[in-house]
Amino acid sequence: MSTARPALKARDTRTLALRAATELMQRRGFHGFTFHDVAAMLGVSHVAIHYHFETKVRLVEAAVAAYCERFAMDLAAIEHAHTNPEKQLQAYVALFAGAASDQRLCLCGVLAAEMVTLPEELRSAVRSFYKQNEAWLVRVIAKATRKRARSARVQQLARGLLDLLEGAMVSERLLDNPSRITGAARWWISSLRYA
Amino acid sequence: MSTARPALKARDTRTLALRAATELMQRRGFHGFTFHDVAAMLGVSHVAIHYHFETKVRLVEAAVAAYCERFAMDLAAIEHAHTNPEKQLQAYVALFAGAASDQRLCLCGVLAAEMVTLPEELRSAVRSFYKQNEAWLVRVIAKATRKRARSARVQQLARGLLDLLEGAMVSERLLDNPSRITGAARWWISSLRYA
DNA sequence: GTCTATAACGAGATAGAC
DNA sequence: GTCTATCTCGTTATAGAC
Repeated sequence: MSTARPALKARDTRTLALRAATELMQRRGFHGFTFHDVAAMLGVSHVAIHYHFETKVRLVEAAVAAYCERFAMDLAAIEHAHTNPEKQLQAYVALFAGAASDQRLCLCGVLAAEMVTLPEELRSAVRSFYKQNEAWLVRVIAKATRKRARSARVQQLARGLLDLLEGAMVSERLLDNPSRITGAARWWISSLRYA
Repeated sequence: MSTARPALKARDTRTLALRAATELMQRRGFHGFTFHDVAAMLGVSHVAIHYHFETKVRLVEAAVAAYCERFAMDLAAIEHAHTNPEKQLQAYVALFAGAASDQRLCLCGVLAAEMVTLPEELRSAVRSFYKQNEAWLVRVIAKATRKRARSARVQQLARGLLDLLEGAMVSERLLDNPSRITGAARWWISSLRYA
């Protein structure tokens, strides 16, 4: 039975390192955290992190992948919880507001701002996140406005909401305006009526 | 007459260094550029930059100050060029779109995303930029909507437009969507009608 | 899997010559 | 004002012991 339950310490450190790296980046960006920071959060040496992730870029790649997967699950959960598209949009906004209330930015939003300094592997992962979100928003906004999902207008609205949220996360934290995201989004969603 | 025209080389390097640092940061962020990068753009040694700016933070402080001043002049010019508030908002949007078309972000937008890793002097300078913009937008949006400038709604609209633009700059570059900023802003401005 | 030790490099910053 | 040379430090990464 020794192989049935292969000591979990390793997977644990791997998983915890991913969590830590994600949180650190959401607060400080790619260039704002080090292996040492991650290791310190787990109470281990930075070499232990290197054992699980050969390079910093690979660590971040894995963190972004996990982030996108979690986000995809959140989106699915929203669709399951609400049928009304406006409610779905509100729940979507709450995802961003939740992170911001913890002083965290969207992981891919920060990385997008640092884009030029990142290797191509990371850039394309970040692009995928944006496209994933835009595609989901297009579907929901099409329902909300009773327009065709393929219309340019719906596409534009989806991009606008995503950009508004990404931008508001940054300034809500900067200026300590607690309801900046939800306030702006509420007006935005209600204006859909006139789109 | 030797003091009448004090050799301009120094001021020149100082000014050019500020320009270079600003451009580098708009593309790469605070942690994405070095003294060497700035120096290379001027064809000098990085020590020449240190002569004019004791530390990196002071260099950036000066760059942000100059950026805010230039922005204030742009805002004044817009008010001088247009009387129609909607035209003024369009011209405002064009400021952001112009930088983005050159693959540059808003200097203070990038720094805001990196906020946690910056010293307090820089953070407060970045906050001032946001407040300066919000105050100007409040005035113009109040005119456009015929509401009181002090109303919470106008305040919220001003924040929303600024956040939308800051967010759209990041994603326009990331996804190479050339008219992302202007497209989103045009809809946003037209929706003011229903605010 | 995790550690100590160390290598290799780049960055910010200073000294002193010109 | 600008240079070469140097210092110091933090960061990524690897070697080898336990």
